[in-house]
Amino acid sequence: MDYKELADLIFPNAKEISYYEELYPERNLSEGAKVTRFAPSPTGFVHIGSLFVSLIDKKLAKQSNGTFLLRVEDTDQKREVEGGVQGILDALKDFGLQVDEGVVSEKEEIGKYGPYLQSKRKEIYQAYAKDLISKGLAYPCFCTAEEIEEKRLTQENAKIRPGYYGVWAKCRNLGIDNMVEKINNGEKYIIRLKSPGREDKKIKHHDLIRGNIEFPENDQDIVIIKADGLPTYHFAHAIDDHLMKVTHVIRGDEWISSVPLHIQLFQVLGFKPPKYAHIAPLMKEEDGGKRKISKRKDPEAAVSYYHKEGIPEDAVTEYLLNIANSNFEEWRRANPEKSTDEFELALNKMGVSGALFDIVKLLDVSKNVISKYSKEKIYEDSLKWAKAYDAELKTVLENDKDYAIRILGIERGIEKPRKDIAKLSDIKYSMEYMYDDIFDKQSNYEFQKVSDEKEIKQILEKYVENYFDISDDKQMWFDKMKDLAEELGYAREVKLFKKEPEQYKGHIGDISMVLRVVITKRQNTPDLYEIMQILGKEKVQKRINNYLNK
RNA sequence: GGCCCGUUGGUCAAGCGGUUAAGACACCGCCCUUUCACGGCGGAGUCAUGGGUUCGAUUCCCGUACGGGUCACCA
Repeated sequence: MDYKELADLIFPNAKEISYYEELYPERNLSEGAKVTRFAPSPTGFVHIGSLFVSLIDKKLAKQSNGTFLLRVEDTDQKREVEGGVQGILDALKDFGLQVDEGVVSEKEEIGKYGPYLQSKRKEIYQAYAKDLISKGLAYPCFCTAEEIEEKRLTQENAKIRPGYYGVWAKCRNLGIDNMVEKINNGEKYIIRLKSPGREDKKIKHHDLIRGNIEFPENDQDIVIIKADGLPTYHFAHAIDDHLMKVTHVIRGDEWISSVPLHIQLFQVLGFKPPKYAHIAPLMKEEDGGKRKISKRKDPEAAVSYYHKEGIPEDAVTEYLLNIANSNFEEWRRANPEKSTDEFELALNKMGVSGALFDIVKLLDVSKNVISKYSKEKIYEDSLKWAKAYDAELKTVLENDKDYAIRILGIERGIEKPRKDIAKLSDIKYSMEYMYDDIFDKQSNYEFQKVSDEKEIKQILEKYVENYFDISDDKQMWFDKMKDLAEELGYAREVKLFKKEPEQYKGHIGDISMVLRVVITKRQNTPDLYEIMQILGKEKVQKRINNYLNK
């Protein structure tokens, strides 16, 4: 018997590989166009690191007029979770990372290089595995899990490199007849690559991010087809990225040590290898040290966390871009209004060691992003967020849309907008005192410098009696505040007070603070004039009376 | 442990043979301001370590320490 017959015995129904080579022709793309792919496995929530990688995939494809595709790597049925694919789709959609090709919903896909669900590509992998077997480049292995484990222990005890290679690759030299016999006897087996590599030889690899790296060649006879007939990651990666004509493989740097294997696989299969870019992981600080953000321990590892917190997706995107290329910040300052789509991302500007994911900085980015929103946009976004996470806020926003928009519009849309909202979940706090039912329930007034009740009441009485007129424009209102201050023995300008503090009881700021606290029960609020305008005459009057009569 | 990779202020980082070692976040101070915020100005704070190479090393080489990744029929 020869290899050809062995291959036929193992995969009797597999097609010739020429069939697939013809089925998937070269892409007709312009010079320099990059084909990238996001290839997650649906094993749980989408990790912020995966999002980071796919953001880079998307940008690279887009800025080169290439193609960004989504391939789902569902070859491990044991780890697969329900709704995993939908979660991936939702994350991409939320972050505006539409794919040009690949899986687009739980049931549909678009593009000519599919299927894009690895579980549906079983016959393709098997065809290539069969081809390898028929050429003597792969072979069935009958070792049991226990045998392998035992081998590993032996190797460890003897302090030699563990693995299935060289003399340890027992089934490699079984002989075709023995293999056939075992198969005919119904013994279970998997398919291994017959690695042509030698550990004492080096392979050079040029990584788009990490530069030149040298590794020992791979000499492990790794598994390519598992007992369930599905391929391992490595084998699927080589076949899929070849057949889908992926030019640039962007992935987390936990893969970098597999590069020798992958390049070998491409060579054995007769494929041209893609270019690789290995991205450093996002880290988190813990006890003064750094560690990779962990799915299990860190809520912020899940992209859904940002959604829940109300941190806008575009803020997360900006922050991630900033980690990717630190010149992004400079670009943003020079182009405050441009879409991040216009930022040109460069792989060689990416850092090689893991960056700490800094929530404080993210929030700062988020403040800036939100400060540029129009009042209508922030209303819509807040409402959308509230519908999902805050029923009370939702009611408030919906009850009187115009009123809410006016509140959200305070000091917004101007050259130097307020930057006190970092996430949509801050909205409630920032507007609730504008609503009587909530205001009335709020706790006591906390004054600053002027806290004597008699004095406060006098200020209020004078204000209502001589100065309060809701139809005043801002300048008039302010001038009247100054007059009021003067009348009561306070300086009408802070400067005057600073010059001769002993001459006055205080200054205009102290008077304003009294009014602010009485009207809002807050010491920190945006522009008081605007607040009063939005509340209107009755409410302002009522709030003042509330205090006077309490 | 083997193999890869890395280490610039608290954090993200630019620089990569000669620089007062950029910038951003955070922090502190001052100014502006009716408060807060914004904005403006200023401050403190860094090249892991030991050896080389060199007229000169943050930048190049070697060692050490520390950190990360990886060594599955998981991706």
